Amino acid sequence: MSWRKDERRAERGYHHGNLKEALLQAALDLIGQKGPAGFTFADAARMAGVSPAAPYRHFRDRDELIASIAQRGFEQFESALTQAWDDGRPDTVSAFERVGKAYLKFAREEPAFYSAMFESGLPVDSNPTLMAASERAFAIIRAAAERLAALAPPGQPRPPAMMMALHIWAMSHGVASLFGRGDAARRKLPMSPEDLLEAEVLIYLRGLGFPTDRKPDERKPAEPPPLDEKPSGPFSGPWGKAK
Amino acid sequence: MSWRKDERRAERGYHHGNLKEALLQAALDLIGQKGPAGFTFADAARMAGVSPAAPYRHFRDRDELIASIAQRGFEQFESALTQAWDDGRPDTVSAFERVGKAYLKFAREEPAFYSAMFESGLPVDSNPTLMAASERAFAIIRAAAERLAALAPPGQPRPPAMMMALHIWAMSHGVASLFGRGDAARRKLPMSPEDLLEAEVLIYLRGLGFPTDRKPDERKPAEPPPLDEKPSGPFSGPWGKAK
DNA sequence: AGCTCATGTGAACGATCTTTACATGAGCCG
DNA sequence: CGGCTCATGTAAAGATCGTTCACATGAGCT
Repeated sequence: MSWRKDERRAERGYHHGNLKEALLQAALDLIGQKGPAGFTFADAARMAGVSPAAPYRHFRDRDELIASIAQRGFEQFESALTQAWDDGRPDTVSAFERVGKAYLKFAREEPAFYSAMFESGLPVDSNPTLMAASERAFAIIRAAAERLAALAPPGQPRPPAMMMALHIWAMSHGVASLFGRGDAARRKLPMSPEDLLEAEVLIYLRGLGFPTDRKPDERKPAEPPPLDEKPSGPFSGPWGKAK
Repeated sequence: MSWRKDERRAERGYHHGNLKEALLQAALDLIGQKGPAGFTFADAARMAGVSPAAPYRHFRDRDELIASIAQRGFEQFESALTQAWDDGRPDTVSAFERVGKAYLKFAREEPAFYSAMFESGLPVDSNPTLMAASERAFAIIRAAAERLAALAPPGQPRPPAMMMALHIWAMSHGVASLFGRGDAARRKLPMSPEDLLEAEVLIYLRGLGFPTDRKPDERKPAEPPPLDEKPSGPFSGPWGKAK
């Protein structure tokens, strides 16, 4: 197998041409496999077919590579949340729930990004660019909360949108961190993380006075009601899916 | 400074006498300073004044040391939650809120334990002992949720206690992880993590039908109402403390 | 007193991170 | 086309770390 490196070099010549990108991709793969702690700079270099010193032409040190990945992660995260929110279409509440699901989906499908963003142990506030990217992602949640707060029923003091956003973020992050990834930190659950978070958000919104006791067919008009689910009363509440 | 090691050895002789404990303590200090990733086995040995090979008499490898710390962390965590819960005295709801505060307090005051428990990246389910300790800690939250669920107002389907417990855990963990530690992962907040979590839990409980619009003096009878807090209406809601 | 075994030492190996001096060649300028 | 320059990659080396192995020590038991 030792011909690999030479062959690669023969293929590409002395200069790689796109090393920075290749390193980021390699690091992403490695973090996905072994977590941000298990990832090594030398491995990424090997995977890209260059010498262990080459990466230092593109990243000051190992931490800067991880920070770059976190940065890119926040950008994709923002994009995913934006798409899920879809500016509140077709209605604010269901769009809001889509955002929660998108949060979990991102944590599950991009565990490498997620752990680089939240579990790599690097100080968020040390890197202003990183901090800004993180805040842009949170701004989506905040904007959604803003729209939701505006819909709050009258007759009660209107909840501060910032607080709502922080609450939703904490719920999503808590569920994702504790139960969200398939393999790591697995704990037995009576329901899926998605359903768990959806119930939590619905209960929370009801606590703010939002009417949330919709029937399933009001939420997904095209979907026939499942036959194996017998309702437990006049309405089955947000936790209707619990085991 | 190189006399230190020799002097220590002269003081203690060939055998340390309490190395395992000394290593755990040293590791705890180091993790507290530099996070679970920055901590090195050799450093812990140095700090205990022994050779780099000595720790292997007490821990199979570096991961086992971290797992031991996580284990001990879950035990202290369980103890802290048990004490906060105090079997639901004086009343279930206020005891429940004390548990949430204890969660945050633990995360803030024992960041080394907390990160070893939740952010060290070691698979929870690989170590049955660790898993069991984790579940004993969660059992406190579950027991509290059980008692709370029993108090749920009639006229509605009773919420599953397990689900409530998971929700509360996720909220606490989310707030603690995102905003709970003084230095790491700091983000600007309009209110303290404690108040943020308390409001979140109260809104959630209200969503389950619990009456939570108590006035401050019903909660802490001995405490006079603060003068700088002007109520915003007939009752100021769970987010009365928000900026 | 002597044996035994848990505990600690020293030396060594391979891997990693990082720096330093040197090599290569792509792009530009005349 | 020829040569210059600088970004990019390499090789070698030092420091540190995780880990293992053979060996040393001495505490506790018989």
